[in-house]
Amino acid sequence: MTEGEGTRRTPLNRERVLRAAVAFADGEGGGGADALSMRKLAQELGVVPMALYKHVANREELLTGMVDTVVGEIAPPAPGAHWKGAVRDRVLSARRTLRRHPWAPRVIEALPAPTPAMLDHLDAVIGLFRSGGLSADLTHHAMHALGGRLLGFTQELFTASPGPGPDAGAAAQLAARYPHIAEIAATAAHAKDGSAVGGGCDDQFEFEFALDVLLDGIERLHRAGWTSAAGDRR
Amino acid sequence: MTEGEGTRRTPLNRERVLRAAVAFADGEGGGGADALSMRKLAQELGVVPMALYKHVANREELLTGMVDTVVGEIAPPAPGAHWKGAVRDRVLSARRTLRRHPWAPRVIEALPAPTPAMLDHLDAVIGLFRSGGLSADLTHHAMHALGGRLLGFTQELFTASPGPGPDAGAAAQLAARYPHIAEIAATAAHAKDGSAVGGGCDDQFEFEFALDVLLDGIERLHRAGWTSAAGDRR
DNA sequence: ACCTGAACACCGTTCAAGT
DNA sequence: ACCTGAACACCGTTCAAGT
Repeated sequence: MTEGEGTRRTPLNRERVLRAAVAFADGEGGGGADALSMRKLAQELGVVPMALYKHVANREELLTGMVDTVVGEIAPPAPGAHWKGAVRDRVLSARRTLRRHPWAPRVIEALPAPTPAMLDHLDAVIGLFRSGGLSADLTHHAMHALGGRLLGFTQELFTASPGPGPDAGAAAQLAARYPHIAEIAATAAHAKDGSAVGGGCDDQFEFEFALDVLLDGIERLHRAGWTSAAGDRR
Repeated sequence: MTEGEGTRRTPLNRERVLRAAVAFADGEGGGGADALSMRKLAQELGVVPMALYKHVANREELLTGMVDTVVGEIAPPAPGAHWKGAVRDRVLSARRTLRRHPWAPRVIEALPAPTPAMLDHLDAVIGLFRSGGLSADLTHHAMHALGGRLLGFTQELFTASPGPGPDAGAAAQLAARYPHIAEIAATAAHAKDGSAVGGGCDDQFEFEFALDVLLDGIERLHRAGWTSAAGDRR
């Protein structure tokens, strides 16, 4: 039990905590975020558990920060392609990034709200649809249908929670930072009043929309005699 | 601390444990399965925690049993409709069932392997596609594209785990009980050898298949001037 | 033979005591 | 003022002791 490692390397930034947490979840025999405890992370950093609470409020905030770090690594979109190809590229780029952190989808799905980096990414994808000429209405449903695939995995992004939602001031700030999200949220396609992000949608409609797009697409492929051997991928 | 409740009502079947666990996860202020601990469940049943271990090996087996109970509630398919409508009905029926147990999707997604009731359901859906004339190949990809939607939510059903897989004897048993699953698993559409369930798929191909079906469908709707107001749902 | 209380090795987080 | 050890209220599971 020597002190080792020199006394006080870096005074333990928030960023260093998050990077260590991501590295721990990445490694560690596939245990992922479940295997990550405040105590083990503290030990990894050579500090007492309580020291972590100076940089993250609690375990939930640690996980949120880890997700934001990982999602922030997603490469920016290639400029100026057709909207469909551009969305496709961005989704596959997100997938490449998240594949390096296999624990992330499960953590993301359990988040109470999207992180800023997630909102940046979603706003950018919405922008691609809109500049391709799709209506805000159709774009909204397309985002729901793609769901977690937007970040490269197949899950809900976040289940519609009946939480309090942002107040008017916070909503205005969000709208300024994420204009495309604000636009489709404001779309009155669904009867209820749309709060700034996520809330107020007709879950059942979104579910059936995506289901029917998939079933119709599969039917079309069937009628066309599609087979995977035919390199017909794209 | 009186004994209350009469001494030894029912000697605590496995089924009674599972039903109590499902009821606990259903209620309890939205805590879901995370709020369910062996100790709390034991208290709910008026027994000492150790008593539960007579009926379930551990917490993981408890969760598996809970999922099997819930998925077993899914209504059987309506007979003799067109394959697309039949699949649609069965998926929406599954959704109605799982909506009553909002904790279930997260637990299902975390399962190491599908439960028997899940395999029954998946086998039945595959049967609907096949009797509609779709090839085993296309059906296989369709099942991946629908993913968790087959059970009424939007998630991966289970991430491809490189586990040991069933031995030859167990595989034969599975093939006898789930003939449709065995058939599409045996399909050599993907190069690797297909183990009885789930294993051996080309994740990237399946991801891109579903992504392209969705993007192509959205593009088609866009070109057709689709709008959600137009009651164009189905 | 059966059941179970106490114990073990954890966990996130609090809080008062020590420097 | 800052840091941290001990403590609190949990957890899943084991195991030996009691009937």
